[in-house]
Amino acid sequence: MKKESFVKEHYHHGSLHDALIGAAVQRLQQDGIAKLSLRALAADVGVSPTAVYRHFEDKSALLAAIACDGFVGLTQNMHKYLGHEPCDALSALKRIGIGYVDYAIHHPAHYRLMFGQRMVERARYPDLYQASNTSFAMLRDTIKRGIDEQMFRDLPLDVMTMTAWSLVHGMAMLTIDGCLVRPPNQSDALMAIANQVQDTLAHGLLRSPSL
Amino acid sequence: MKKESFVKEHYHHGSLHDALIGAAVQRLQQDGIAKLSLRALAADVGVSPTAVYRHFEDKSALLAAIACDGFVGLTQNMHKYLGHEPCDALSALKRIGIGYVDYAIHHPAHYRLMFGQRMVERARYPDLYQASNTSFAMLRDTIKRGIDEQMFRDLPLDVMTMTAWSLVHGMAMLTIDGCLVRPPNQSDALMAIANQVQDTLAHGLLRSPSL
DNA sequence: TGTACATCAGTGAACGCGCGTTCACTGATGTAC
DNA sequence: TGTACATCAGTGAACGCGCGTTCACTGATGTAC
Repeated sequence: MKKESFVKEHYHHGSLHDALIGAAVQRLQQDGIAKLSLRALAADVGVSPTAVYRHFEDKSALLAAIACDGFVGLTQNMHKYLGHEPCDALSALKRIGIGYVDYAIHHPAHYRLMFGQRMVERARYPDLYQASNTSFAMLRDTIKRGIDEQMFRDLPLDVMTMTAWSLVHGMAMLTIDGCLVRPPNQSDALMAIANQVQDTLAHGLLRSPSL
Repeated sequence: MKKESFVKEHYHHGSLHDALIGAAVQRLQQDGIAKLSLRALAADVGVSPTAVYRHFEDKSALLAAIACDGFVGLTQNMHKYLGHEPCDALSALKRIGIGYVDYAIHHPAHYRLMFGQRMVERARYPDLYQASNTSFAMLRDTIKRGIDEQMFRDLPLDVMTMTAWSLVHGMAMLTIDGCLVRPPNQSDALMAIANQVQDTLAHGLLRSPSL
C-alpha cells in the first residue's frame, strides 16, 4: 500500500504515540525520570524532536499518560490476582495486596512515576485522576466489606485503609529501590515474602486472629 | 575583629558549608529535587557558583551530605520517642515507629531525598551508608528483641522487619506526597492516625493479641 | 610587636552542553466530486 | 476512475535558557620568626 514511498520508508510513523510511550518507559526504567528528555525519546523512535508535539501537549502530558496507563495496569493486576470466584474479605484483601506488590515489582518505572513527587499535579489530568481513584477504591471497598461483614476489628475505615495501603506501598517502594532483600532479587522470593507480610497484616486486621 | 573589611562585609562567609545545606533543604522543600541547582543555591547564599566547590566535591556530594544528616536526624527522633525508661519490645517498636513517621512528616525534603531513587548510589558515601544502616538497625534490633523474648509470633526476623519498615515507610511516603488524609493536614491528626496504624501492626505481630 | 609568606576561601569569565518549545514549512494521505 | 484539495503528521532550523564544572585569579587570614 505504501509503494510510493521508497525514499523515506515511513514518513508517517503510524504509531508514534505508543512508540513514544514505549521509549519513555524504557528510559525511565534505565535512567530514571531525572534524565528523561523529549529529545532523547524522539531520537530513540527515529523522529524529529518536534514530532512529539503532534501527540502530546508537552512533556508533562506524556508523563501523565504513562502514569495513567500505570494505574490502569495496577487495577488490572489486582483484579487478576483477586480472581472471579467469590471469597471472603480477608482473602480478597490479601490477594489484592499481592497483586499490588506484584505490579510494582514488575513495572518499577511506572510505579515510581505514579507515586513520584511530580504527580502531585495529577488533578490536572482527569484520566489520570480517575484511574488512580479506581485503584484506590478497590482497596478501600474490600476493607469496607470486611468491616461490614464483621470480619475485621472495629476500627475506622480510614485507619484500616491507610494501614493496608501504607503496607503495600512501602513494600513496593523499598523493594523497587533495592533497600530490601539484597542478593535474591528474583521476584519469586520477593513474592513469597510479600505473602507472609500480607499475612501479618491480616492477623492485625482480623477480629479473631485464628487463621 | 573584622575592622579591615568595610568594602565587602564578608569576603569569607564563615559558615558556607552549613549555609549551602540550609538553602538546599529549603529549595528541596519548595521545588523538589528536580529543580535544585548549585547555581541557585550559591545565589541564595550570596556567593559565586564556584564557591560551592570549596566545600563539596560536586552536586551529588552535597545531596549525600543532606541525606546523611537526614538519617542521623531520623535515628535521633526515634531515640527521642523511645525514651530512656526500659519498656517491652512491643512498646518500643510502636514508639520507634511513631518517631519514624513523625520525622518524615516534619522533614519531608530530607526524607524524600533519603529514599529517592538517586540514593541507590549511597554506597559511594561511607558516612551516608553508615547513618542509614544505623537507622535500619534500630528497627531490626527491636524486633529481634520481641522475638527473643517470645513476645512476637514465630516468624522470620526478615519478614517482620520488612513488614514494620514497609508500614512506616509507606505511611511516611503517602503522607508526604499528599495521597492521604486530604483536608486535615495538621501533623497532630496525622500522628493520631499513625498511632492507630502502629497499633494494627502490633496486633499483627503479637503472639497473643490481647491488648 | 611587626613582617613575610603560605594557605585558605572566595571571584568572575568562560566552556560546552542538552534541554523544552516555537515557527514556518512540506511531504503524505484521504476524500469529495 | 481521476483529480483537486483539505487535512494530517512530520521536518529542520532556531530561540533562549540554565545548568555543572573548569580555570586562572585574588583578597583575606593566620602563623612562624
